[in-house]
Amino acid sequence: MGATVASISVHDVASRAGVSVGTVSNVLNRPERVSPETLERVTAAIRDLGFVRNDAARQLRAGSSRAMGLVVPDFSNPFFSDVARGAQDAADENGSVILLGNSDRSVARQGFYLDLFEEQRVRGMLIAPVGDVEQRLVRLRQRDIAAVLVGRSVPNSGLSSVSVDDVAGGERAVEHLVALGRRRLALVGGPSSMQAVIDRLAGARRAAQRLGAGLEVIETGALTILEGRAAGNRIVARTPAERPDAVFAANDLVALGLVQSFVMGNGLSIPRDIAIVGYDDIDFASSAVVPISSIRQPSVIIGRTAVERLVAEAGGAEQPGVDIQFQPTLVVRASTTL
Amino acid sequence: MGATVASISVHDVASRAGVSVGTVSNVLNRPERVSPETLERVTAAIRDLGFVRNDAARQLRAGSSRAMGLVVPDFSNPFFSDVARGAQDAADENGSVILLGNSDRSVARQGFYLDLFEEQRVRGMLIAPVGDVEQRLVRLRQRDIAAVLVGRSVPNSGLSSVSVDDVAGGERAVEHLVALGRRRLALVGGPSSMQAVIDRLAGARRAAQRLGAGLEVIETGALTILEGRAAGNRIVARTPAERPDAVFAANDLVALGLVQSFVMGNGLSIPRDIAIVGYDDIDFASSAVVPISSIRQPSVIIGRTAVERLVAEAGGAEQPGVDIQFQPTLVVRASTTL
DNA sequence: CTGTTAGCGCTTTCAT
DNA sequence: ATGAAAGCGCTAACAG
Repeated sequence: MGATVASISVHDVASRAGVSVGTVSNVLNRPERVSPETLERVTAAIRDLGFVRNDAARQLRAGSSRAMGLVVPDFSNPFFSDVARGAQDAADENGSVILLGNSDRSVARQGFYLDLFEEQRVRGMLIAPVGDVEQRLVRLRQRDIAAVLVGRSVPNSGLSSVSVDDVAGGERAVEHLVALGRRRLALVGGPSSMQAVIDRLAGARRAAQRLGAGLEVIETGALTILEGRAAGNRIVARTPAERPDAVFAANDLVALGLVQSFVMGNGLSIPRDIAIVGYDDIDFASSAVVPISSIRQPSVIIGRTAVERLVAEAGGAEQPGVDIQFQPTLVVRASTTL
Repeated sequence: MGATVASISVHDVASRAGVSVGTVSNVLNRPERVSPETLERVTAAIRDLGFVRNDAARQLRAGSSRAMGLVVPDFSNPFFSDVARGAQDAADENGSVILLGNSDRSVARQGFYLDLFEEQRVRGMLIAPVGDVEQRLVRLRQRDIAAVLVGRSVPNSGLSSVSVDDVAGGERAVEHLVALGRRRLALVGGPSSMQAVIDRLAGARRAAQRLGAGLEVIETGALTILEGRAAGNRIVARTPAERPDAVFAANDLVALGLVQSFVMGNGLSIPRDIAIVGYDDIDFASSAVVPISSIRQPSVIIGRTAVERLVAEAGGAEQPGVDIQFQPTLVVRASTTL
């Protein structure tokens, strides 16, 4: 009991099967080049001994890893866990592993994971970036580590990206709200330095202008339920005449917070007093106090596509610099249905 | 542009700094043994050349990896992403990386990740198990790969675990419901083969018996919002007299589904007609149509503790076989407040 | 304090 | 179809 078994190597397997290590390696990697009987014998030895290949050695010799790094800014946002799920599915099909890093929107932590993954010589990096990473990723590319941006594109950087047209998403949200007859709109979200917020706002502005509606910006410190609730409380504190009659939340977490604040004893009726559209269409949007209309991003598909792109580019097989952009779609629910 | 830089090795650094590779290794691993000037020179060379240590080689020679595998059954359940977050935080502090696997409640996929991580020679495995993994993990232990169970304990297996007392959680839920005056209780959850469901039900049964309340089991195929909604619809379809007056949902996702179904046009009032208690206290429980009372598990702390336990046991430093169990706590919200 | 050197376990020519 | 042997890049003795 508990007698620690020293790690079994190809040598042990080879001697047990009465062949050379080269043959064992062939069984592992190119079984078709091995005669049926030998294959059988080696396979049996592997099974009997409980041999498990040491991937570090494989990687050292072969020069390539089977891992890909994925860095997301916020793992507790279901949008990103959906992206991760899609990435993981695609990686599995490829025999790859995903190394996961949560940057928590900190540029430092993001850098930490980038370093770590580089030390692991990952095949590539998937990154939903915080701040400016272009330089860093371009440098990685020069070391044969492919990188794919998720959720943001950096034109002319030579970096590929998989994203959703956030400007269009902003437009769709505002168009929907205006079609409801609302004219005093507000975008709730922030910080305003986030590219997603910038783009969604740009789209919202454009549509508001075009359709003759007003658009105010109510900034939050982050895109969380808590910040959404705080922003909601600020809106509730205004006189009815000063309140917007519709809000576009920069993501569903914020929308969820807004709904909480409007409904919880504040007597504001959604959508009668204020209509709400969120963004991302996370699963929980439909189970809110008032089910929330939302701009859907194909999150799982984004993750999957990013991995596929990475695989295509890893090893220099294909040229990088491809921007894949999905179109968001509007999902209408009770928060905008009278 | 794009001229691929061949990977920089310790040799390159050594020759650029005019020292031997051994010294470079010392700078990397035991800087205190290197003279200040040499340290400075080598550090400069590392910076200038952009050297990044190859971890596969390090690991091959040093024999140990800095990665730990984490296998969870369902990544889109916020409970597990919270556990993962806690694990990741603790791993960071330890200079370790988390390899993440999502088993999707499939024993096959779980085995796939276990194999994969074993090939990576991870320092240890954190696993929120599906089905029977005891054998597998005990075997790993014999190969010096520590394993810590998350969310379930297997007494006498020699495996450490970090879990929450699910039986106590079930008791707390039922006690609360009975204290509200309810007597026709139902537990909604499944499949009944899940250990968490078994334990929570056992606790619920015990409390119901002790307090003289009835407890019916309404089984679901999984612990998801969708399944919760389906179960809710089945309850709504009954005659009022046949309906339970309180339900204990085996987790918050199910509770969320129940709430949706009861509220959506079915005219059932929560908690007047039916009170609801969930389990896990995920963030979204408080933003539901009716904020949901829930049995809270310290998810982030569970993840963190599991990693700490793993680190303590990895390398045989400490004896395994320690069961750490947290007590769940009841969080009361509108779904059980008249 | 620094240099030399022998592998870690595997893959991969190159012979046979 | 199989074997022999040379490393992949690094660390850890051991000398000096």
